[in-house]
Amino acid sequence: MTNKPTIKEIAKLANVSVGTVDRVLHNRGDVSKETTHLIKKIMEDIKYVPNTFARNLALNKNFKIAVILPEHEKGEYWSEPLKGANKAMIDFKALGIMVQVYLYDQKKKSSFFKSCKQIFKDKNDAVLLAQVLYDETKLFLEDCKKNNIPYVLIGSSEHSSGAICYIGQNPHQGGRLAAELISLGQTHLSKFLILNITKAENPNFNVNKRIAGFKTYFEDNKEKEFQIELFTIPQEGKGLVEKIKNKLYSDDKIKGIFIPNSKSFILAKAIPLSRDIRIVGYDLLDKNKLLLKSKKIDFLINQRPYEQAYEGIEYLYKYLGMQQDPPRVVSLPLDIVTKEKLMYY
Amino acid sequence: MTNKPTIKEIAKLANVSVGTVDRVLHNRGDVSKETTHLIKKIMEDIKYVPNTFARNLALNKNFKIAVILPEHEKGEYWSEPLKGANKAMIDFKALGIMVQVYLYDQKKKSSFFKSCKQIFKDKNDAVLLAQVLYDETKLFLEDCKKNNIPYVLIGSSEHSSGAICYIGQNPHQGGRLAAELISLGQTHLSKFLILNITKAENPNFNVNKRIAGFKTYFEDNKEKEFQIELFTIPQEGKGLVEKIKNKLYSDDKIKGIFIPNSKSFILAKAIPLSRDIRIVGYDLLDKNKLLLKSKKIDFLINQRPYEQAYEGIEYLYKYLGMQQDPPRVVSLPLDIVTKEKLMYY
DNA sequence: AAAAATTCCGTGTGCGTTAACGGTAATTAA
DNA sequence: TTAATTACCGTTAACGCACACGGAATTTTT
Repeated sequence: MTNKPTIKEIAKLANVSVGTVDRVLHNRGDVSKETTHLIKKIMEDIKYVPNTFARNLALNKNFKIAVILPEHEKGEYWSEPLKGANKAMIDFKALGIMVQVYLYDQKKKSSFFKSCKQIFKDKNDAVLLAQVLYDETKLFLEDCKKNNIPYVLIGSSEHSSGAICYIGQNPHQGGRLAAELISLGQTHLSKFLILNITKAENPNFNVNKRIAGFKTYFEDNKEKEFQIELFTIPQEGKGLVEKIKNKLYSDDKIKGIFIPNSKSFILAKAIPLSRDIRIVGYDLLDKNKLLLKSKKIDFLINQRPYEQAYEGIEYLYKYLGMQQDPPRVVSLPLDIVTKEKLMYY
Repeated sequence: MTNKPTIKEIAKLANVSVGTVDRVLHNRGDVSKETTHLIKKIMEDIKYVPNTFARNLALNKNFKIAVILPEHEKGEYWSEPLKGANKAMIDFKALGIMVQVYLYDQKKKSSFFKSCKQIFKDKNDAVLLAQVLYDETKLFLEDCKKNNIPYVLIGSSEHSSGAICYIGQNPHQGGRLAAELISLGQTHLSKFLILNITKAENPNFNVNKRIAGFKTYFEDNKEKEFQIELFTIPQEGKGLVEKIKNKLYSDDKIKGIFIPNSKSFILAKAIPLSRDIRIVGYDLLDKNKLLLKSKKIDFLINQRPYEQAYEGIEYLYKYLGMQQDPPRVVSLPLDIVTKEKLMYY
């Protein structure tokens, strides 16, 4: 229970007042070189660390952090970062942090801009943002920079150069991991399908990086000769499931399917029951979990969107309130989910 | 930047002094029913949350947390929780937490007891413990209880009834997961070996639970008929590798090996290169990682010992300093590690 | 009836740090 | 030489909360 050293004790040891100690602690000048060195030496010797509680109480700052996310239904992807933000809201309230969530309609750019304006109106001190509308996001982030509002990006690294921190997974490595899982124990001359079900509206840069990663894995590992085929198909067209079904039934060399986005659930009624096809997808949507449970698919790679949001807010808090710089890039570990792992929750 | 409400404001609203507000806040009595209700209502209305910084500054408590771990070499299992403890030591220092690590020699019970005595001598306020010497641990924990010292257990749930929190993985479910991974894509009538390399000294309860979980998976999933064989062999005997080698070469139906402890590395020179045997092991020791990298084994299940220790200390801090009760059991998610996932770090 | 006990509440100090304010001595400018 | 400037340092009032202390009003006991 030896009490931690305080600036008062340092002051006594150095024969100065607490004011002087505080000045060297914060490099505020007006201290002679000799006393500066003396005080710094004492601080090192007794391993002084400022009391966080006293510091923050004295600073007495309250911050507002804005979280901007797309509107969504329960069980969808975006419900997870929302949960993370809400948890952070509770956890950090006692620390003087107010978290405000702004939801917008993905399909209406005007809705996004409206939220952006509101964020400035509400005088938020920082922003956590998950990119969906890339061009529009760019504009907003430029405004943030102009107004000196720090921001953290999650999920997708585009426009992250101005961010104090980007949190996400390495999509390229994720693709490689998917390739590894899909080829595990497979025999020669098997064929793996990359099933890219696209949405017209917003391009998803991550998906392309995953696909690229998936391919490079097989270039780096040529012991077995696998055939890779990229099958791109728009989600909006009619007969989507039929088309996929035809594709799968028409080629019996297909022993694996990689779905590089969260659309695995679309496969529910397209998977041939009779054959053994390894399927690797992305994201723990409720619908995807069902497929995992029913053994229709084998692996889901979890991007950990909950943690992305929570940690993002945590970093913003530390940045604003504790003047701690976050790492520029936080790569969350790839999380492989199987049926048995899912049962665990 | 709307400032958070304080007890002073509540006092003004209720026409009382801060002392009275403080009394109802902590149920310290000496307040009439009417004012109690009034103040409580106001607190709810304005959603009052005490300022953590002010509270802790006023309480001004310093705590000493002891961490007791086995001695070890770099790259071994125990180096990970040690790292976690060291990180916690740095992170929580500014919050008035002193973390002290006590290492003991696994092979000498006297060494363990010596550390235990020292922990009491040093007047620690709480203990984080990873169980290895089960009977001896029991005695120590009883002493802790007598002295009213709260403790958190990590890794193994034995004796956890008196702990304020147990942090670990579900070993049974881990075994099931291993079974799932080992049987993925395997053909009928394959045989899977549970290779249990035992140490005479200390029984590891987790290992048996993993083995049990491994077996139940196949009882629950009988679509394919796999053969399971438990092969137990002491680590100390001569010709260990030879014996394993003989086992593997003598039976070509073996298509998978499950090593339910951290001894995968022993297999390094026993694995037949010519055949395709799926291998699932436990724990990210440096030596095991090498096997993953060289593709000699396919999966390692990571118990996340670093996080176990770090979070354990975090819970102790919250318990002591913030009077927050931790969950009785924290199940860390099963972490599946492959070669590609390893590359990510 | 006075004395004692009880109920209920206000005041004030301290926790460690921050930062504004002021003050003294030494140095430079007038 | 005197006035103005600079370099350097001490003092002090917050910040929000916890808690000891004491005091007034009311009730109970003698």
